[in-house]
Amino acid sequence: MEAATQAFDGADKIRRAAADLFGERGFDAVSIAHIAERAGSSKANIFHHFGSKEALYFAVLREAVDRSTDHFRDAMRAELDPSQRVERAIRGSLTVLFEDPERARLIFREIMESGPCRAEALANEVFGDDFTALTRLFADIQPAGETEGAVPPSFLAHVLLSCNVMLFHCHQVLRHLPGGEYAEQQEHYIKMLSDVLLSSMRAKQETNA
Amino acid sequence: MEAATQAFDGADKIRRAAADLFGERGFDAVSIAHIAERAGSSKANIFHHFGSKEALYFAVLREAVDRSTDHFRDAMRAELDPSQRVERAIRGSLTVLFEDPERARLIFREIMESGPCRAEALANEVFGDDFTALTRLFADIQPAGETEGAVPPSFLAHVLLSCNVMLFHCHQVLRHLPGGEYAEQQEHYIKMLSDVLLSSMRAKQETNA
DNA sequence: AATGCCGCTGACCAATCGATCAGTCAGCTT
DNA sequence: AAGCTGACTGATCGATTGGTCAGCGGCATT
Repeated sequence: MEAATQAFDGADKIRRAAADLFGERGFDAVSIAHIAERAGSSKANIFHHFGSKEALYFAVLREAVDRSTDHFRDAMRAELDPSQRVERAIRGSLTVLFEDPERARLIFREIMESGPCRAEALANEVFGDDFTALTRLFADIQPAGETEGAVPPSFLAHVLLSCNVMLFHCHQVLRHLPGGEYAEQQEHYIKMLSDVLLSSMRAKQETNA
Repeated sequence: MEAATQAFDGADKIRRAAADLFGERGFDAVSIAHIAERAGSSKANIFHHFGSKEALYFAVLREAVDRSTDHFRDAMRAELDPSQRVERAIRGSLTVLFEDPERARLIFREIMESGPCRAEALANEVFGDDFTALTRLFADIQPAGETEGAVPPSFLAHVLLSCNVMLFHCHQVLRHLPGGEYAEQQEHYIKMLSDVLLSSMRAKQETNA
C-alpha cells in the first residue's frame, strides 16, 4: 500500500525540483547538478529516468500544461448573469496564474521562445481549449442581434488574457507606476477589467471616423 | 573624418551582436564566444571593452531602454480627436515593439526576471515616463465630469500596453488560435482595441450587480 | 627614433556543463 | 540459492563556460 503522502517517486521529486527551477530561471540557467541537489538525488539518476536535460524539460512542461487546462475549465462553468460570469472568468484565469507561478512562467517562457515551428503545436495542444472556452463565454453573453459591428468575442478573450498575463508577470513593476495601485488590489482590478469588457460588448455607437 | 557608414567601433559591433543574441535567447543561453563570433571579434576583446559578461548585458540593456522611450514619446504628440489619438497611441506602442524585436524582448525578459529589488528602479527609470504619458492621454480624452465611476486612465493604459505586449510576444501562437486572425491584420487589431478602450471610457451604466 | 597608449589577439586557466560509465544494492521471481 | 531487473551512485569524460594574461601592431606625441 502507498504511504499517505502520495507516494513520491524519485522521479516525481526530480520532476518537481525541475519544475521549480526551470520556472524560476529558465532552461539554460538551470543545471542538472542543481536539479539533482534540490531533489536530493544524483545527476546520473536524472539521466537514468529522463534520458536528457531536454527530455526532462519537456516532461515538466507537458505536466504543467495539463494541470493548467484542468484548473481553468473548472473556473468558468457557472451560469450566472453576464457581469458575474465575466468576473468569474477573470478571477479563474488569475487564479491559474498566481496559484502556481513557476508553472505559469514556465509555459509563458516557452511561448516567447518558440519559433514559428512549435507555435502551431502550442496553439492547438496547449491553449486552444482555454481560448475557445473563453471565446464562447463572450459569444454567449453578447446581446443577440448586436453581433454586427461589435468587437468579436475572440478579441475580448485576447484582452482578458493579455491583461491578466501582464499583471502576473509585471505586477512588481506595475505597483510602482503612477496610478498602478490596482496591481495590488485584486478585487478592484477584476472589477475594472470586467467593466472594460462588458462596456465594449454593448457599444454600438458610431464606429467609424 | 569619420566614414560615411556612421563609424562603427569594434565596441559598437560587439554591442549590436550582443543585443541581437541576448534578445533572441536570453542571458544564460548566449556565450561570450557566440557574441565574439557574430561581432567578428575575439573573446578577449569583449572583456577588454566591457570587463564582464554582466557588464556587457547591462550596457546593452541601458541602450535599449533609452532608445525605446525616445521612440514612444514621438508617437503620440499629435492633437487630434479622441479616436484618432487612441489609434495613434496603439500604433505607436506597437511600432516600438515590432520595429526592434530583439530590444523589446530584451527589456521584457528583464522585467519578468527582476525580483522586487530591481522592479522599482525599472518602474521609475524605464517605464514610468511612457506609462505616465499614456495615462495623461486617456485623462485628456475622457469627457469632463464623467470621471466619477469610470475606469481610471491608468488602467486603460494597462489594457493598451498589455494587449500590445501580448500580441507582440505571442502572435505566432495567436494566429493559430480559433478566431485569432486579428494577430496578422494590424489595422484591424488597432481598430478593435481602439473600440474597446473608447467604449469603456463613455460607459456610465449600472456598474454593480 | 624612442615613447606610451590603445585596440586587439591567441593561448591558456580553473570551473562547470551535459552526458556516460561500470558497478552497488534492494526486491522480486524461479 | 541463483538469476534477473530497475532504482540509484561516484567517478569520470570531452566540450564549453566566463575570465586572464602576455604580447602584437598601428598611431600619435615627445
